[in-house]
Amino acid sequence: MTLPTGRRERKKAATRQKIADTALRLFLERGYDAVGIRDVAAEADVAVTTVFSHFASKEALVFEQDQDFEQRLTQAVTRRARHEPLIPALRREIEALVRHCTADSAAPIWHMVDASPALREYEESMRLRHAESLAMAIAADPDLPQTTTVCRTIARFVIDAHSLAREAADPETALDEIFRMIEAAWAATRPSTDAHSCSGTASRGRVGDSPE
Amino acid sequence: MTLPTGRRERKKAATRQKIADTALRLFLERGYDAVGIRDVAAEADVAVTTVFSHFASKEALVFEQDQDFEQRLTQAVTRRARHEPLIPALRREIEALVRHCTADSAAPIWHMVDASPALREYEESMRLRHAESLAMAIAADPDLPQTTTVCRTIARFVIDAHSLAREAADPETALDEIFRMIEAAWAATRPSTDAHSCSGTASRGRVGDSPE
DNA sequence: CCTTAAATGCTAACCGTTAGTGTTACGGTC
DNA sequence: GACCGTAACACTAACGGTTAGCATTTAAGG
Repeated sequence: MTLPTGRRERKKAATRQKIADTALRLFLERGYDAVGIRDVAAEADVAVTTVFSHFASKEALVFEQDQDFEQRLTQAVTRRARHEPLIPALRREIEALVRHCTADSAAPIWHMVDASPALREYEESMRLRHAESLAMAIAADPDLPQTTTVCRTIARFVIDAHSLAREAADPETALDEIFRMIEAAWAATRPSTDAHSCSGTASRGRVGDSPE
Repeated sequence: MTLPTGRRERKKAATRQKIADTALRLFLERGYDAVGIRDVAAEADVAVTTVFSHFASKEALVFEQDQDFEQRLTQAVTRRARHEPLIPALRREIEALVRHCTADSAAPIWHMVDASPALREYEESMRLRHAESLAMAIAADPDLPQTTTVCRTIARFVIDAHSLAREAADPETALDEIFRMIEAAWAATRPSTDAHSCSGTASRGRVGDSPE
């Protein structure tokens, strides 16, 4: 059992962090497109191949902590309180993540992302991965006997919520609107929970008690 | 105004088509990654720069007709019958497009797409563009006085429906499930029209006070 | 016919990314 | 402590998508 504080691992983590910090600094200073991988490597005093041994691509340098994101989402499902409804738990997590993205300190980064097509594209593929992970987590919950399609659909909707709320002028209000829709979509998948159940072609489901 | 059948435009269109056909043939014969742009250019008997004057990227060679896709979606909104409900109109169009994608003749292409991360990523960015166009079309409809967020959300959901149904084992059933959810989400945005209101487990609309 | 501009060709390069090949330094073992 | 396996890193060179710069053809219109 190697202790988690081996010198090797510390050095590796330090190198990775130095690369990420240097890259982000240069990107913000000169612009993402104006900084090459060779620049980052030189400034961080490592070889180009070392950069790519820590990060799969240039874009990955910007989204350094996306694994945290993914894990927080799945844990919002797996570690929620017993019998706690799914959607509110997800909403809490998305709300926290949106707040994190829209914080003032993160603003320059997202401005850079929005300005670069390559970064936007990369973010898109990340979102797809996150949606798949989330769908797996939902499908694995024994309290939620849903089809694969429903799990994947709800997962996509939730990820969409994050993306749309982040870009909205008023993220809080946007989350309200979007999650009202997601609640309704989720409710439409379980026509038999309580006896009310207006099933059939389910044109219009019930409208949730509007808080206004 | 020059007539749309000038010799120049015909030749240009022919060149474009020859490049696209050659590229798709080579991709299917040897695999997407095994064929370089220089191969495509040589086989189509054009210069590399000519390829890029017709197509923005290598991936765009595969999704040659995505503009048709986008146009069909927006027209499903703008050209639908007077007072026809939005969602069923969109569902019809998505259903047709999914059928088109899952046809036997298109199977090898989508197999290639699913096998290539670059193509998948490109398809993702396409979907985002399509969703934005669709959101614009929905927002422009005077019969649908919705907020920007609601329009963008519904647009994303519909695009998600296409993506998920295309990948599902049974696309027809998947579309049924997903559009039942989308109908409910859409209905939840208009609480005042006419409420049949079969309310089940009352979802809480008011979250957002305590983030922790 | 002659001018103009669009379409295409050719060359060379840029940049992200990877393969191949060593070299170093840490970790576990004797 | 000496030893060995291996993870981390360096270096070079190259590949492949993409673009700039400039030359050349060819259709369009006066």
